Amino acid sequence: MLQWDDLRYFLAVHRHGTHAAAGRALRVAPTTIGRRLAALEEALGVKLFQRTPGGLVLGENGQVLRAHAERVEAEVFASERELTGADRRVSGPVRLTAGDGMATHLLAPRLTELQQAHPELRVELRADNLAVDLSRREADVALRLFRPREQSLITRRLAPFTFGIYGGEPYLARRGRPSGMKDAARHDWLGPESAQDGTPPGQWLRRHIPASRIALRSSATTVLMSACAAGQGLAVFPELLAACDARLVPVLPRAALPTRELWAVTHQDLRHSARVAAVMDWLVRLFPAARPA
Amino acid sequence: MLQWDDLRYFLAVHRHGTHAAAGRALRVAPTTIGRRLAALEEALGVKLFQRTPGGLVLGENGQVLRAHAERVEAEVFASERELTGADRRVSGPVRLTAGDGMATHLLAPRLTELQQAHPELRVELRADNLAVDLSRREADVALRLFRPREQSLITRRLAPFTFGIYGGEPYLARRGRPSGMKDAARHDWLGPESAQDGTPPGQWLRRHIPASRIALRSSATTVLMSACAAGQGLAVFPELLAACDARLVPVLPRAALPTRELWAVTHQDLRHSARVAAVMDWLVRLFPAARPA
DNA sequence: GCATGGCCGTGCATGATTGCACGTCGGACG
DNA sequence: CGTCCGACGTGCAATCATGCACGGCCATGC
Repeated sequence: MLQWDDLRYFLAVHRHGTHAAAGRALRVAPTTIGRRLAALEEALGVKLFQRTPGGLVLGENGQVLRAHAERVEAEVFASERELTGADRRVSGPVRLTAGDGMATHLLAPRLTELQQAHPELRVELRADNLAVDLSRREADVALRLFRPREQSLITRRLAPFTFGIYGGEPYLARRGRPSGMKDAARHDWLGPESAQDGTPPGQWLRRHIPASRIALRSSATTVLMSACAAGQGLAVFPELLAACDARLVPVLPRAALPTRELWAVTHQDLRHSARVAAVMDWLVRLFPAARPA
Repeated sequence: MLQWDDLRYFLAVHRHGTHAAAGRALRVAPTTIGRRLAALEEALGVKLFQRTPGGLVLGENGQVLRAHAERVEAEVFASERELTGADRRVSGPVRLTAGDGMATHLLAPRLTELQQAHPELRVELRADNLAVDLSRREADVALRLFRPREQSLITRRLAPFTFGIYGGEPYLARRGRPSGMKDAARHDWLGPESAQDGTPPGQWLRRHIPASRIALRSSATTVLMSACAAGQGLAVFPELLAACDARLVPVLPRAALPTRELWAVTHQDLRHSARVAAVMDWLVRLFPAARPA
């Protein structure tokens, strides 16, 4: 039967790269790390790491186990916090996640307010456009463009969330402004990767702009904003984000773009956690248009 | 620092009631159980069990830890299955969850087909009206009346899901059939508990029937169906369920009841699990009206 | 090309954890 | 009311895991 503690050694090796470094982190001898890791690979019957110059790197099976082990770890930490009462103080780690554009332009600049109000709070801001799974403790708080229906999640409405079409001055000087939707289809566009077709910008582009006119695709909104500001093409951005870069000039103001709402989401298990409550409150204050939900 | 393996001992004690029984299950001496448990309580600084005649019973803190520990366990088991290849065979446990009405009348009677097709499959059918959380591995497959939006969940449409209003013969003989919505508000009704106000029957009742006319509330649809068939009042049931009890007579056929769809939901991590695929396929075949989604 | 530093793997002493035997306690049943 | 049975806790011995010291290996830097 698998030794659950071995997952801790496994995670430490993955994070620190070598037996020795993992041993230092866990305050055990490197030889112990090696032996436990061998036992784990033995028990599972698979090799987990590839030995490379510069350390141990996860193999395919290792990646699979890492996902599981990290959830195990998060669950254990959560139980410790809850049972030892650490949840009642605003201290310790909070994992906050949002799309990279929001994280970069809306959250990161104002994180200092939160840090100053709660010096012991340690925020981990994960900028990721793939929706992480709150239920699995992959994050504590998430920003979403829709309100999840799951009963196990609790939500707070932050702000209306609208989109606009933008271009950079160099581009507009070179190509002019599109006069209407017909003309827009002849312009150069920047858009998200196909995996993000479901997002509002992705849907709008797929519907109105031929794929051949999309000059650049990126999974990162920050990349698209930078490229757009530099004049590489037109793009659809949230107005809240576009407002953060003065080089982005709105065009086609009458285009019919979708409207969403911005929600802060957390898991109901974290309802009584002071850390999470502090972050949720900070988020609500961040957006003046917030209304209770 | 907490010993992750201690959670295994903790769960075993909870499930088997005594140190000795837990020790037998884990193939260790009872004294080891006692010592690890003491170490766990020491590390967390809380008492987990109450000693009662007949065994150890979880205290309040124990309940909290149990929820976490069970998720840890499910995660560990999932990693074992995935890495050892046990996922590629249709064997082992599958946890299926649905409302108690659906579980009792639709799933349970036809589980034998599934068991015969896959003798090594061990189905745990959890009848629970509180939506369990698939993402947290509280179940592998769930039946839902809406399609979750979470990207991490995969769904298959099973059938249209309609509701009707029903009464038992004894009741109708005594009180007559309601002639219309006005008259309906003077009848006796059976309904779900207030915690289930969000369900279609709950919403409809809250809207059309005064709370004072609701003679019986139960969280269990089976209870309501039984009471309704025995003539204790009128109630709103899914037509698929009502069809299973010939004593339920449809009334008020023209009432405007909500319409839903029935979905089978699982987590994308289980996409490649043969066990889960077998259950999903069985569910689809169970409902002739199923269409791919 | 050689020295150095860090890392991993192997043998041995140590320390911790486990298992066993025994004592005590509480409840059940005659 | 006494006895028996099962369960939990304590002392001791064995076992197992851990830590340490050493050697081989690789990479980097001089």
